[in-house]
Amino acid sequence: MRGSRAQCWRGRFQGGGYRLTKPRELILDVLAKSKEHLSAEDIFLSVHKIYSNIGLTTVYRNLELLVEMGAVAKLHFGNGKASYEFSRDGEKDHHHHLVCRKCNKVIDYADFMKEEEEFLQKIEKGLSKKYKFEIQDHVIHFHGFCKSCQTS
Amino acid sequence: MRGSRAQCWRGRFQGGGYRLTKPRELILDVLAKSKEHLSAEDIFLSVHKIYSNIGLTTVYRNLELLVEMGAVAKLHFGNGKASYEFSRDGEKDHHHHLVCRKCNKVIDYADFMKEEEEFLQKIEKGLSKKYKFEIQDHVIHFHGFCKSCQTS
DNA sequence: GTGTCTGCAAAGTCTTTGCACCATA
DNA sequence: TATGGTGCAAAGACTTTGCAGACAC
Repeated sequence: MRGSRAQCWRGRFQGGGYRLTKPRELILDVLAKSKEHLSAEDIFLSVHKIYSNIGLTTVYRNLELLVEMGAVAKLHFGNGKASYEFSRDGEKDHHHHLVCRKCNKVIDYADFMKEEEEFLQKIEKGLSKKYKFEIQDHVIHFHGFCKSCQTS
Repeated sequence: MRGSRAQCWRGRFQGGGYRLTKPRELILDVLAKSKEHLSAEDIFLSVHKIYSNIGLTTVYRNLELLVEMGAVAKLHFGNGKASYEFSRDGEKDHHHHLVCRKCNKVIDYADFMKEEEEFLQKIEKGLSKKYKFEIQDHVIHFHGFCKSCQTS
């Protein structure tokens, strides 16, 4: 992790009374590099390659913290394990998902994002008001069969 | 379950080489009555009240079957357990969800469904074509804080 | 130096699997 | 009666918790 980015995170951690530790730095690195949704184990394995002291527990604990901080989104695609990815910051890199019911493959798409975001903002506004619900994020998954599972 | 509905389900099961058994009948009953997303355990407990022979295993196995048949949707709200509800049939009773990050409460809403469904159909068409993905269903969750968890 | 963080091991939760018996068509 | 279905118990997968030692600030 380059210094400036580390400093930025250090600040965010310290703001909450937390510290920037090696495991945290490396977990953030992995998430930043991959840009894809990763399972806790994926992250553990990636970090483990360059820092074999890391424990899976630490990964879980820090992911939980990052989710609480709003830095990371925790997603469920229905394969029994949670996936994690950086949350949308000002819409950049934001995407939605196509989830295959058979092989559990997940395709990220960003094709209609402009239309979708516009539309969702409108909906969000209406829902916020009606249900007094403070909306922070959304998940859109389309379920079905991917190209290679359509044999039926 | 009234006779005609049972017959309808009997047909759907037999079409796939399956049978209509007591546990299946009761599980369907519970799902039909509640109209809400239920966990496997919720369903187990409901059925257990009137048929104490039921086993949790049977509930899981039948929910899996119903999901495969496309009759039931399996959802994950991030609390560690799966939720089940009848899938949209011709859009009736279809709804989306607001999920609270703190207390895990889930609010079903059906407020903008007409607009949303129209919009989603357009998107689905585009995605199907581009990714050769056969879309069967979708999930829309808004995450944030419900009325009573907004203290912060 | 103090309070947070960490890794290990163990426990917990939800879900699936193996197997012998039972019941539907 | 032939298959598919069931319940129980055990195993499996993912995640969380308890605790003593280590580290960031």
